Amino acid sequence: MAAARSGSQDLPALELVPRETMAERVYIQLREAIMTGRFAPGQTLTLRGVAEAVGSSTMPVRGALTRLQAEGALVDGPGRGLMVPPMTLEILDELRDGRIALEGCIAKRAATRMTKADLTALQRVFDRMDARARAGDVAGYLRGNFEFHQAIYAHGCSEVMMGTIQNLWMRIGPFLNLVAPDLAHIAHSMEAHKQIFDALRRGDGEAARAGIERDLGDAADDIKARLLNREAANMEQPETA
Amino acid sequence: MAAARSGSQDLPALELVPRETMAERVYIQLREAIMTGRFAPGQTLTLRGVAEAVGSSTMPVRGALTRLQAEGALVDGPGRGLMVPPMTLEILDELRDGRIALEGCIAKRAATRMTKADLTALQRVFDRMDARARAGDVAGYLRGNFEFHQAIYAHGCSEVMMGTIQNLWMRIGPFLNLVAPDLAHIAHSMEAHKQIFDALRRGDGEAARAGIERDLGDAADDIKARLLNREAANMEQPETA
DNA sequence: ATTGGTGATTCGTGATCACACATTCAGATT
DNA sequence: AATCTGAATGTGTGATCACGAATCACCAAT
Repeated sequence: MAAARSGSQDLPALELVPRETMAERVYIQLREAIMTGRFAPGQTLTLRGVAEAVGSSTMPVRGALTRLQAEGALVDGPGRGLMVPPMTLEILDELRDGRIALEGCIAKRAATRMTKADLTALQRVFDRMDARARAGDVAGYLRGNFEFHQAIYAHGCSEVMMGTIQNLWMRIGPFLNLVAPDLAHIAHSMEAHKQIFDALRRGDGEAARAGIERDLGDAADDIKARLLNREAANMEQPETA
Repeated sequence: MAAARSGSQDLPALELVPRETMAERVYIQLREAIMTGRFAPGQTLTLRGVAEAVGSSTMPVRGALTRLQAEGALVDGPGRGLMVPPMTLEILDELRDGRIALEGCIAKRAATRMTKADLTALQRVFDRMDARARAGDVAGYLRGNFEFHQAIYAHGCSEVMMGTIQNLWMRIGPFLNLVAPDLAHIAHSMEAHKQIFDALRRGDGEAARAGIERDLGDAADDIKARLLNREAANMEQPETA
């Protein structure tokens, strides 16, 4: 046993086996579903319901749900159970301003810290996202978008602020199924991404911050327009099957 | 039962009785302790240990600890159990920049939204904090400082971003026992608070943001200086009882 | 004296159970 | 016809137990 820790016994290179707990697996699965907008806003989750769905007892689910609630990804529902937060214009506005402030700040920091190697790595992420966008692969574009921003912020901060940023990303999850199928927005968005990438290559922090502001601002505008359209549609035929 | 919900029965104004769960009480107590720096950074907490300390089974403690871990107030410790995050200069720097960006943004928003009534209410909070600062009441000043910032942000955002801000406040908790006893810093800090308050009264958002930047920046500088002093002291006599 | 193995102890994880409470709907009462 | 009452159902909360894993203390052997 001690041999595994000493390391002076020149063993062949072994990977360390992941020690995932069951509650963690449930959490990751739920988190993924929320972040990609696979839950309907307002949908409620029950302990026993989720437990049956994932095939475990209620115990790991309890841990996963309290964690998601603590992160604000789930809120108290009507009566019993937890609820995927409903979408409101007010929250969207707040998320927009907060994310621009925070992520803009981090991107600015990253601009002065990225090495040439970091930039070529980022180039690959950018190219992959660009290819998917041109091919009309919406889901792939969303994944690439996530990776692109993530790769930038990783150089502007460490775990603490990264956790905060990821938390905000999780909170726009419920809005995300509104923007997903929009190809026009995606093409538009790639321009902002190019602006960000060029700024980082020049080491121009302020331009990078401005690019982030443009990117997140455009996305929020797009979501807001679709939300308003939906509300207008609901006004016309308020009750329908 | 239905009567309580209908509300059309003109009952006398009754407060709704808080439905606190046991896990929530444990959480609140631990959170309070962390935010005010009553735990030593690096200290580890065990399920059974906390359960015995608060006089409950391990069950509510489990919920409270996973929640605190989700919020980043506790991290995985060495071996078993959770740990109060240790203090590092890197984290302090990140927290500083992130808080300035986020809280500055929210204060700017608040400047254009506060009514005269809001401002007179804020005046009272300010005066109370000022009185405590002059009297040398350190603990009272810290409470007042918290209330002052909180009162401002309440007008610049709602729950979502407020939760994020409170989360960042909780994360500087472990650093806080370093700044607490410093009277010189407190007097210095009140100047920044006055600058913030005046800016809000003029509706000058940019000046309010600058005031926040000054306030948080000064506090971070102060903590950093003390951290460096401590490290230097530990260098001289690394092992001692 | 240092290393390596062994046992006891402690801890987190997850399962199962008991309990309190909220919601719903059916039937009785006014 | 409207309202109250009651049981049935489903839910979160908390206690207790079982199991596996990790840490520590102790002892033996080199």
